[in-house]
Amino acid sequence: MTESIDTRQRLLDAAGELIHASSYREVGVQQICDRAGVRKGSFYHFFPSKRDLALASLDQSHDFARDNIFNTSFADDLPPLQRIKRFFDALYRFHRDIKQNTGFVLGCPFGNIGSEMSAQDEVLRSKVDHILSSCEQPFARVLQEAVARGDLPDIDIEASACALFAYTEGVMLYAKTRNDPELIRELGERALNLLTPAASR
Amino acid sequence: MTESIDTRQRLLDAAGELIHASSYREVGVQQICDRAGVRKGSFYHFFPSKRDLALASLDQSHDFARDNIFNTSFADDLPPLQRIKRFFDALYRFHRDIKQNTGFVLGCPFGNIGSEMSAQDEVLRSKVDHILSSCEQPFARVLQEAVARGDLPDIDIEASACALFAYTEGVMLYAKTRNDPELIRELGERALNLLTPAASR
DNA sequence: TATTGATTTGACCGACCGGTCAACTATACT
DNA sequence: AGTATAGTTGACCGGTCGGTCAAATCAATA
Repeated sequence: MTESIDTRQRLLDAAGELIHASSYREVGVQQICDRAGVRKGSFYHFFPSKRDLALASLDQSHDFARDNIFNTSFADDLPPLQRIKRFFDALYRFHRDIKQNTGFVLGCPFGNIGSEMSAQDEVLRSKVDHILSSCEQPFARVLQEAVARGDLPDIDIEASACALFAYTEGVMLYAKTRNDPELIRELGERALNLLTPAASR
Repeated sequence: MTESIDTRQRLLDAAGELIHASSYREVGVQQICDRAGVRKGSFYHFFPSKRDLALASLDQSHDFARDNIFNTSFADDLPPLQRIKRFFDALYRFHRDIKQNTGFVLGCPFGNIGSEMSAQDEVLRSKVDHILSSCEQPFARVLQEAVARGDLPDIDIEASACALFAYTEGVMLYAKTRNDPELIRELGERALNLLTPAASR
C-alpha cells in the first residue's frame, strides 16, 4: 500500500499533462501508463476506466486552478475590479510559461474537454459544466463587491460573471488557435468593458 | 466522371456533419465512408489523407457560415450595431436548430477543431486560425461604420473586432458545455458591452 | 509463520485505426 | 474498335485502441 498512492498520483499527473497537451481521444491508456511508469494492468486496479481517470484528473486540475490562479488573483488586497485585471495577468503568465515549456499554447484544460467531449459523453460534459460554473463564482463575488462599493452600476451579477468567464474561455481558445499567449494579455485588458452597459443604436 | 464529383461532395458533407457532431479524432475514415456510401479505396482516390479531407471540409463549412450567417446578418439594411444583435440571433437559431435535430449543442465547427487539434497539427491549426481571422472582418467593418456614424467612440477597431469574436467563441463553447442554446441568446445580448470603454477602479 | 488483501505484472482479447494496392469497370477520346 | 484515363472495389497492412485476466508479489496482521 505504500507505493500505491504514489502510483495513483503518477497516473493522475500523467493523464492531466498528456490530455491537456493534446486531447482526451488522442491520449491512450498505454501512453498514460508509459509516462507514469505503470503497467496497464495496474491502471485498471486504480481506475475502472479511462473516463474515470479523466474525471479524477479534471478534479485535480480544478483544485490546482483554484489554488494557483483564482484564489491568488482574487485575494482582497486589491480593489475588486483590479483583481480581475490580476486574474487575466495570472492567466497570461500561466499560458506563456506553458508555451515556453512545450512550444504550444494549450488552452483551458476544462474548455478543451468540454469542446471535445460534451456531445459524446454526458458524464464528462456534466463534470466540465460544473467546473466552469464554479469558476464563475469568484467573478460573481468580486462583482458583488464592486457594485457595493459603487465602482459599478447596478448590473446583473450572475449574468455578468457568466459573460466574463465565457469571454475568458473564448480568449483562451483564441490564444490556443493562434498559438500566441500575448492575446490573453491584450484581450484580457478589454474584459472589464463587458461590465459597462452598452451604447445602443 | 459523372458520379465522381458527387462522391467527393458526399464525402465532404459526411465529414463535415460527423466531425462537427463529435470530433476530428473520434470520427474514422471508415465512418465517413459509410455515411457517404463510399468504399474506403475511393476515399483515397479523392483525398490523399484524412487531414486533407478535414481541411477541405473546413473550407466548405466556412463558405456556408459566410453565406448563411455572416453575410445575411451583416447586410446593411440595419444600423451597424443592430447587425451585431442580428448576428447573435442568427447564431442562436443555428445552434438551437442543431440541438433540435441532434439533441446536442455542437458548438463552433472551427473552434472545436482549433481546440482539439491546434497543438497536434500545425496545418489544421493554421487553417482554423485563418478562418477565425476572416470571421473578425465583418465585425471590423461594422464597427468602422458605427464609429463613422458616431454610434461608438473612437475605439480600436481591430482589437474590438477580435474581442467580439473571441467572446462569440467563448459563448458557443459555453453553450456546448451546458448543452443549452439559450445561453447564446442571453450572452449575445451583452456582446455590445465589450465595445464601450470600461469603468476603471 | 500463516494468512489475507492490496498491488503489480505481462500476456491476451476483439475491434478499430489510417492508409495501401492491384485489379476491375466505366467513360471519353482517337 | 482501341486505348487511355477516371473512378471503384474489396482485400489487406502493421499498429493501436480500451479493457480483461490469472498468476505472481508484496506488506501487514494474526
